[in-house]
Amino acid sequence: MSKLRARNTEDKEARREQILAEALAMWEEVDYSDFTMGALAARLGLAKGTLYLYFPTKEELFLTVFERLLGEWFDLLEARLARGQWGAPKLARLFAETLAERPELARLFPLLEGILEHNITLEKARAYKGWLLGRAAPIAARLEQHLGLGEARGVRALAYAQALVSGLRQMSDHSPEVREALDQPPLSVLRVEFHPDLEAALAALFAGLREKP
Amino acid sequence: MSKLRARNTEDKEARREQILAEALAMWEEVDYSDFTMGALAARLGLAKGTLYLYFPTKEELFLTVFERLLGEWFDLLEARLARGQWGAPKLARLFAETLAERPELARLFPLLEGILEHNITLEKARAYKGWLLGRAAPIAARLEQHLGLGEARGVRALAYAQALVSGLRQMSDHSPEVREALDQPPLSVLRVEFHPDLEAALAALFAGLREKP
DNA sequence: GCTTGACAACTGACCGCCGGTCATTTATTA
DNA sequence: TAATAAATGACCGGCGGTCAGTTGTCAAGC
Repeated sequence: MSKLRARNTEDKEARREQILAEALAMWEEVDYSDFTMGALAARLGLAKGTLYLYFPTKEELFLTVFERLLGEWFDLLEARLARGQWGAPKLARLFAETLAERPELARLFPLLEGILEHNITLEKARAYKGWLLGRAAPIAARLEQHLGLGEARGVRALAYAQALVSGLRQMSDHSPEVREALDQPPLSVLRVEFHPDLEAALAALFAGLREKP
Repeated sequence: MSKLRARNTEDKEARREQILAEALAMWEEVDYSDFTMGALAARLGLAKGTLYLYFPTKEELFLTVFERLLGEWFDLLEARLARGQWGAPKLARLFAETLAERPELARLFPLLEGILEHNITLEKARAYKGWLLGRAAPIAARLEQHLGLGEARGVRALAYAQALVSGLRQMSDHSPEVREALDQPPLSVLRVEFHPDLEAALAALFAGLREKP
């Protein structure tokens, strides 16, 4: 039904998926400044107005793509955390490796920062945050378990899970083009490439979980 | 010479300072989406075109304001690091406290992220990064000294100093209005308010400096 | 001290383009 | 063929940025 007209609910859902897929592909190909709704519509062979039948704003479209990718990453983490035992150093490696398997996600993190600050409404920020906390909770529970924290520390573990998600934004610095053009390594120690410093920083953070109140 | 015409070099420099001061004041009062060059010009009683006689782009104006604030914070850090001895825990407290003394800086960090990603050219990114590394180097040297690292580890200490600067962006989540409207605490463990988790996270990071190669 | 001319600080109408809207068109089916 | 809703694209306000023209300023000439 690529060029056809969406007739029923299934068709509309398929078109929505088609838009999301093309948006992700486009984000990986062009700079954000070149990512316009008009250009996306052109790639899809649709009119710009059609996109707004499926997503109320550009930001909503972006957040939908982002939440899907992040959700898949959470699923991947949870699945691996459920098998076997993970000490602090291995946890650090796990986070780094699983993120390296999701380069598109890392690519979108800096964009999220800018979009949240520039265009989002309070209700949307609240909704996004609620979703994030809900998804992070199982990860936090696993951290409790693997790091040997008591249940009473659950709140603190959750706080650290939040911190991790937030910190992940740092793992990718800027767009690949910018990064390539810079002589020196990325600013952030937490970065996408599998680098010893990333493990060290994460391991230190995990180890910190076991310290003090 | 507020409303007068800039006649010589000193006048032009004064006008430039006037623009920078008003821009900073405006950034603290309005949302970024309401921060337009036209509105800034109106606040100054100037025409929009005049602003472009002093700053080639909006981003250049922002980066100038930002680099000044960040530079002052670096100066503050260096001055305090130069006096006495600082262990890892006290270093963490120092970073948190000095940043709390610069709330405008924390406010601008998330905006930086968005602007760097959206609008910057490669040359500008390179210049910004070069400036940042130059300013971070003395801090890194002090970290070496206080944490008892050998000179051979200098490169690694510099990397961590970079990581810290990058991580500082995380310390302020979103704009104050957004933050106030959210029921729950900020996402990031690294935040502006003086919170035990901030110290803990920084302390863990500093402690990590002394571990492993 | 006054006029004048030249220079440059300053202006604001204008441009292209963006995200977003909505009256109209058109494909589809009962 | 009539009814319905998906799709359209001309259109809007406002943005960052431009530039030919305007005007304040000062120094030179009388």
